[in-house]
Amino acid sequence: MADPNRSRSTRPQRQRPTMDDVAAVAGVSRGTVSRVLNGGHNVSGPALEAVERAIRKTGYVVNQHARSLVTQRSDSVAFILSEPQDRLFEDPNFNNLLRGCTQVLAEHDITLLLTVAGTSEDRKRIGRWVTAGHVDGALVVSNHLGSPLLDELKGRGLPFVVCGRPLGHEREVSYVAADDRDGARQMVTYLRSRGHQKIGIIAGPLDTSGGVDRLAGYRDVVTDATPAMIEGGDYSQASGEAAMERLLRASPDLDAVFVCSDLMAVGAISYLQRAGRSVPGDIAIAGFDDSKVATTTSPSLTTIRQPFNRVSQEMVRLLLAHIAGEEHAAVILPTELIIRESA
Amino acid sequence: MADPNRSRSTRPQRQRPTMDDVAAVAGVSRGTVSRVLNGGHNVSGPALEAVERAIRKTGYVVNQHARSLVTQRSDSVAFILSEPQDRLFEDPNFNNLLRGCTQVLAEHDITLLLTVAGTSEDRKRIGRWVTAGHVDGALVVSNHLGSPLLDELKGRGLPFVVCGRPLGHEREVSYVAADDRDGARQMVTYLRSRGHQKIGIIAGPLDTSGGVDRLAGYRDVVTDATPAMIEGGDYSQASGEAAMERLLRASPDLDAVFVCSDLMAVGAISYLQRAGRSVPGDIAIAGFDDSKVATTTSPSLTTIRQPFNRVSQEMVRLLLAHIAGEEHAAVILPTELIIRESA
DNA sequence: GCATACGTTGGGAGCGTTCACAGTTCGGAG
DNA sequence: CTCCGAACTGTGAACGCTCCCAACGTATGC
Repeated sequence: MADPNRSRSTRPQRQRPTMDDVAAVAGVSRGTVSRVLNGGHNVSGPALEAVERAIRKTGYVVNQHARSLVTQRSDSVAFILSEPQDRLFEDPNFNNLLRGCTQVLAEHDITLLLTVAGTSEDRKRIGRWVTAGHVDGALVVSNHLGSPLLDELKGRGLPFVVCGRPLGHEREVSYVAADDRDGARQMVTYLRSRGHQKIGIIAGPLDTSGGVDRLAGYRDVVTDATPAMIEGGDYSQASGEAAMERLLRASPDLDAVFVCSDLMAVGAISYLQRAGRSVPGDIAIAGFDDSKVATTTSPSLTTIRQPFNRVSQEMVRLLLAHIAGEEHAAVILPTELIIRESA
Repeated sequence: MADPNRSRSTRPQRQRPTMDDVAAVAGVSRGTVSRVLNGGHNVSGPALEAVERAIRKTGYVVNQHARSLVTQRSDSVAFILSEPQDRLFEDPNFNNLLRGCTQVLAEHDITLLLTVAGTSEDRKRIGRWVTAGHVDGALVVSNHLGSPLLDELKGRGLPFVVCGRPLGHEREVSYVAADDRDGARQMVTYLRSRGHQKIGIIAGPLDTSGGVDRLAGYRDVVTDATPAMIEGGDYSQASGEAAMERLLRASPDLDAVFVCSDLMAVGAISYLQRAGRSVPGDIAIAGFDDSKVATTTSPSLTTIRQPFNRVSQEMVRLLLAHIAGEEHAAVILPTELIIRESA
């Protein structure tokens, strides 16, 4: 709710033309103008032309608030990034996702609004904003365990789709996820097949499904993993570097490490190189994501490709279905092993 | 204007409570509920309490469309990034700006909506969307020369503030800019004072004010610059690398290069190091921005600090003033030389 | 005691749309 | 020539809110 003390009306109202103005200029009724605006069905040629001319002449633009008030729709959805803002700029995955969603939504003439909910203060404001009718639905990205955002949205009855398996909410909300666990299995199995004996892991945050599931996939294969072979990071490059250092200190004899994000893998490699270990000669490094850095870094990364395009497509599809009244659903998309130089 | 053929109303309307519902539960009139919602002035203690209880009980959330329809305000502003989307994620300056603006606006209880207008298709859709009343004003970042966005906004009468000097629109629109020209002068003067004789430049895009002004500042000092001493990039790291290569081929005897963004400077340094030239031993490199990489790269960057915090503050201040009816204005903020290792 | 002022309250008007419905026109079949 | 339906058009009633005005006490000053 807005600060009511803010100056309210000093602004000189440049009166915007309304539908009635357009109707008057065109010499028709409001109803005809409305019909033209909404597709032009059942409007005669001359009337249609007159209205279009009048719109251009008056510079009329539909008042979205008035329209939404009656239609109960706003033709826009929110892309809620529930992460500290910096991550948005560091992690290329968000970029991929965002691009995909924007594109698919544009085909439906729906605008996407990006909101970054870094602090819990932000999350509260955005929860309010989102449920005030500004958007028809929401795409929620990177929801950490225990964030109250999902409950908030659910409570308000706003349709939404989560990216990644929403820990603890799997049965109640729609989500689209890559098959993280299987991806991890594929990778570790591949490392094994290349003769690596002692494979460590740098896992992601364990309050996200990606973190949990990739670790689980690793354990599926490396059934005898000891705590000394397991480290964790927050997906950032710096955290990968730090985790690699800790991991190597705990287990100096590792011959391969499965790093749960490409960015962390880059960090890990740069630590190893500084420490005088060659990759993949002394130790093999595998990433996860197949993001852009995977090809530009040296050595290029053997990694697991996440189908980001399909993820965003499915998220939008699910959200639109949801808005149209369908029940919630989950989609799991396959991941793919990409072999390059680092392992 | 939305696709009118889209299915319109299959969604089961979970009826949201209205003010009348709240009023009925609280045993007061709609007017009193409204007063409570808007600050609670001139409302008796018991009434206020009853209304607040009723709001909680019914789960009432204000309908923003109805409110905006009568107030003509939406309490949100757009942050329009008029760049290909990738840049958003690569250039840390946008991050700084975005963070600053969000923060200042939050103090005024105004939500910031990020819209990325990469393609001209996008720009059109966003122009329409923005003028349909969704936002009270816009913060426009990185406007390239010749983009029709400013004209569009101006034509619609929407208040907006541009970041950076809007080439060709200086007299008609509000903007906040750092003193790029003076910053460039400071840097090149400093390089001169350190004994560098032949100073080259890697400029930014010349359809932006930053690109033009920094080059102008360089020329103010290096009055005898030849074309062979001048190269250009698009502010990205990759373009800095490529530009450095071209520059060195054209002028192998340069002893310093003023690179117009930190990111490009990082690229330039990495090229030089690969080419076996030491920085700053063989050749000094100076950046521009004082972004985060300036301190983390090796050698750390001598650069020009842009006052991003103050820029975002001023942008918001100007925009709010604009929305309140004030005339347009321009703010130029000083830049500062930061000396580190690279020069 | 009466007029005045002030804090509080209820309700009507209106914001700019969409939508349902009723009315009009017109062409072709009976 | 009449009648019917299809194509087109105009109008009133919402949508849910804010704002204004009138009406009410109740306290204050003469």
